[in-house]
Amino acid sequence: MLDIKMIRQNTAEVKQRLATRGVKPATLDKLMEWDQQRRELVVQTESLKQKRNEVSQAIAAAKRAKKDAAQQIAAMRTVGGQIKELDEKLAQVEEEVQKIAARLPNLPNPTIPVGPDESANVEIKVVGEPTKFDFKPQPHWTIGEQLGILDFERGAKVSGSRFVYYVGLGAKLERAVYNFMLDEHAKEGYTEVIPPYLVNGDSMYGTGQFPKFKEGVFQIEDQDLTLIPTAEVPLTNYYRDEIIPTEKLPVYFTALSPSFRSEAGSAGRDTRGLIRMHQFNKVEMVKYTKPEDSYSELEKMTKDAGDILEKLGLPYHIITLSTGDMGFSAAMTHDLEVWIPAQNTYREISSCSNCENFQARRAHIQYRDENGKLNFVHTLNGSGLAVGRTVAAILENYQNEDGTVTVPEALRPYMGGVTLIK
RNA sequence: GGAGAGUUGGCAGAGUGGUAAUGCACCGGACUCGAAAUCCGGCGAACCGGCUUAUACCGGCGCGCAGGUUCAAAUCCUGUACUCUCCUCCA
Repeated sequence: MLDIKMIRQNTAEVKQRLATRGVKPATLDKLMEWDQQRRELVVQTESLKQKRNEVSQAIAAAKRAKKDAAQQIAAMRTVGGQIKELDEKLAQVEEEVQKIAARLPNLPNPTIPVGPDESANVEIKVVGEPTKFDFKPQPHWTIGEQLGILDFERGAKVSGSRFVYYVGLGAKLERAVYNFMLDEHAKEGYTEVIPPYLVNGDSMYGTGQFPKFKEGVFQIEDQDLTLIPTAEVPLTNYYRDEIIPTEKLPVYFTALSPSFRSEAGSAGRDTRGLIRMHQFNKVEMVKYTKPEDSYSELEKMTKDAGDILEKLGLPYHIITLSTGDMGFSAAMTHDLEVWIPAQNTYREISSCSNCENFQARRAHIQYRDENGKLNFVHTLNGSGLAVGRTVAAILENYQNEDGTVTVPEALRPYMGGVTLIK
């Protein structure tokens, strides 16, 4: 949520910066009109309320003195009606303000590339080289099915498309991958958490998924519960409506959780394999920081994600997302993309974002600064990493000509000494 | 699933229709070489609006949340969330 007072004072600048994210300038004009109306109504209703309070005092005093107050009571009856009317109007106007304000994305950091979509993203780092093969590399679903470690057919039978069973060493590999990730993050100071996988609407609002992106998630019918699309939601809402003791900052959390996404609108894309599932495991990192530290913490978080890929020996690159490609709550995002040989391209495997105080405003997460004044924290989140895609990348980059897959060195301790999946 | 109790300022805790006691904590002052104790005074969250460069100041709101009754609601009514206890059930 953007600060409405800030928008009021810098309307032109906000208009221009949000335009780079696809917000029409007219939307801001509309917002300011409603805001103006709202403030006028507030003044009206509050002055009537002040009057009511004063007269009520007088009535109370009169009653105590056993005097007649019938006249004042009668006069207040109309005032009461007026207040009710104005308050109803005000509630409507406030709803209009909210309707627009809650759907405005975060202001992009001024240093990031401006552009309409992913074509404007900028590569900032390349690590490793695309894996070379002296045979034609197979896609991971073929490898997985032939080895009997991934079963998409039964996933589809039991649940539907975009669901999968991991079997035998496949399940073991998945578990090895996320245990490895969690252990590595713990070394960097992240506190491991097992969060709820169902959250309420306030939490979804707090991190920015609601109200705009309800189509993207699975909700429980007739209940205020949503299957988390990412552990970012429960991890960032952990401190919702709280004041974090300053000495605790920065707070580092990491969690493994399944992520549930309806993938509405992505029909036909990545229909095979592990890349786009309705349910996938992800190790998430979340940080709460003081405002002045959030960008250095973003760099560290991005490095923590990259270190996992390096230790697994997977080639990747890092890009900075342009204004048009960034997620709703982010001010700056670095994506890590891993090399997928069968597709001859890099695919997203992590996304690390600084949301500045956008989520903290929505979720009311504060701390006290040096002067003891309340201030919003900055929140960051990043994948560290998407587990399913990591498994896909391992199967493809570590495949051998005979269809077997070599287990990356770093995972062997987690695989009970298995060095080859055959 | 059934029954009951509870939800008030950072914490504790009064308040059953007249506009939120009190204690601890906190802030300022006095006393003191200094501190503790004591005494005096202040403050009780956020949030919104007015006036402001900003403070200050004024006002609104505010007793889990949302409605209702009333001139007036922490207090009465309805709904709802959460917590605790007991019963039932259960990994």
